[in-house]
Amino acid sequence: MDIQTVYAKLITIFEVDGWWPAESPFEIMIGAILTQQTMWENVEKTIKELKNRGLLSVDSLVNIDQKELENIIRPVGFYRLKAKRIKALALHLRNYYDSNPMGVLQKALPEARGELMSIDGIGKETADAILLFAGRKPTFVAAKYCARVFMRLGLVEKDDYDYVKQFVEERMPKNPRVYAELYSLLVQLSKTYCRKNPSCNSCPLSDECAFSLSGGISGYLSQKKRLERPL
DNA sequence: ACCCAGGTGGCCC
DNA sequence: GGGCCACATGGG
Repeated sequence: MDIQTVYAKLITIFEVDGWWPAESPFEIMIGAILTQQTMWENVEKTIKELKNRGLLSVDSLVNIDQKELENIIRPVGFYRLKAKRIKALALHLRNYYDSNPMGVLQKALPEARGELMSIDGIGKETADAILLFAGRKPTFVAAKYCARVFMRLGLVEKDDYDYVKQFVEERMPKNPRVYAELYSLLVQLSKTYCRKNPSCNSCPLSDECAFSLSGGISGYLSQKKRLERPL
């Protein structure tokens, strides 16, 4: 099964919610940092709280006391780290773009990506999420979810960010809407069926999935056990 | 009680 | 350059 088939099948199964739910590009940037290694549902509440306190702007985040910011975002976990990262982003936007969040997004893709990644706490995935969802630029977000699905399907051989990203970008139209939809679909598949502990028996892709066909999670575990048993 | 979550940077060899 | 670790709260 190729990636276009996966995309076509998933579209018939899930609603495509498409773009990142946010009122502004800057909200997406903050959300992208807050959601690192964290469930989106927990991020939503924190975003709402930031909004209620009028903190969803570059300048208010530059000016807020770091400890106070830590307390507000505590529910998302890694809160000291993330407060520092939000500060770094806000500071960058104020210093280089007169506090206009769109500044970096108006640059060409490779340059904007490199610049975002130079900010402390923004790595490949967060940069790509910001560029795709806030900047609507054609860069695929190769989240762990996506890598896991492609690995299990047998489409890719390495669970490596750059490798998976390139795999997708070489095979799908270089269109931000397509990348965003595919991403959204893969996230939904991952949450519903292709979890760490997957439900292959009810998964709509199981009949063509290498992992499921080799016995799913139970097959995987027994295989692992056999390999670990001393001779 | 335990395991996991839409990563990143630092340190080690 | 790859493998391991800290970072942390909240939900299943």
